[in-house]
Amino acid sequence: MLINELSKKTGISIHTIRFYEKSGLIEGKQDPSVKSNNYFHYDEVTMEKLEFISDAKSVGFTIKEIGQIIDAWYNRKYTKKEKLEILDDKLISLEQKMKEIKEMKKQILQFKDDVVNDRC
Amino acid sequence: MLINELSKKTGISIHTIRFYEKSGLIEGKQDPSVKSNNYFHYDEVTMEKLEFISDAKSVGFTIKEIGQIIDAWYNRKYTKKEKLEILDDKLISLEQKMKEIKEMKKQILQFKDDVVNDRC
DNA sequence: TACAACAGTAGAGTATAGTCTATAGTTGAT
DNA sequence: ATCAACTATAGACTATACTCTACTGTTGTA
Repeated sequence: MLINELSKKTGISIHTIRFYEKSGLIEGKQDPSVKSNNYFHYDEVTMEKLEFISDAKSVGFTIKEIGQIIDAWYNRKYTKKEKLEILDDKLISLEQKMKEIKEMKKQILQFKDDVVNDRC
Repeated sequence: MLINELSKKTGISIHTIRFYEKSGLIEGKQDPSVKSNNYFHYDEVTMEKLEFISDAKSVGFTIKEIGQIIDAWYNRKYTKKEKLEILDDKLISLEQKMKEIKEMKKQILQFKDDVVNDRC
């Protein structure tokens, strides 16, 4: 599919898709048999990746981190061991985020308690 | 205490503290009896706030959101009802973040599984 | 064949959250 | 009195992650 369709299917703007492509997160392919244009074609894997990127962004991963995870999954540039190291590293950082969120919940519940009991 | 001491005690740079002050998150007080300088003085509550800001930033709250929470706790500009609304809103967004992190964990565990079983 | 809708590249602009520099005045120990 | 270390203000600069504009070329339907 071309970028317009990809954009419509994922809900991610064409500009942002191009930004992700320049950032190395996704990659379209040009058809060498077509010489009249330089249109890029995208497949289902790219759609998968874009959905992953959206999810990963909302948990606070940076583009760089997302790139690492994508490479650990879709790429051949790492050994098995390296891939597992990257993914384990991200799991640890998710555990850390989870812990921080739980702490923040406690803190805000405490704030609520203070408000209810007129301690502020 | 003056800004240097505040910075040392909280581990937040003087520049960043000033940035937070300009952003309305914290507020130093000038001593009206001292006319020779315009130094700002900070108290324990400011330290508390700065610690809260650090925690809130790491769970992904923006400066604006952090400002709302701080105002809901330390400020008199909202009614009790408004304060509780703001805090409940933040609790909901924390629940949402937790859900997203759990999903992301599942996804990355799946990636690991794929790597281990040579499916990628 | 005209032309709207699409494709690409390059680069400028925006928002957020700092981070740093320049300048000028103040304080406190020697 | 000197001077290092501090303080304040204003504004420039940086990184991240977009978002938009300008420009040019292509495709497909009327």
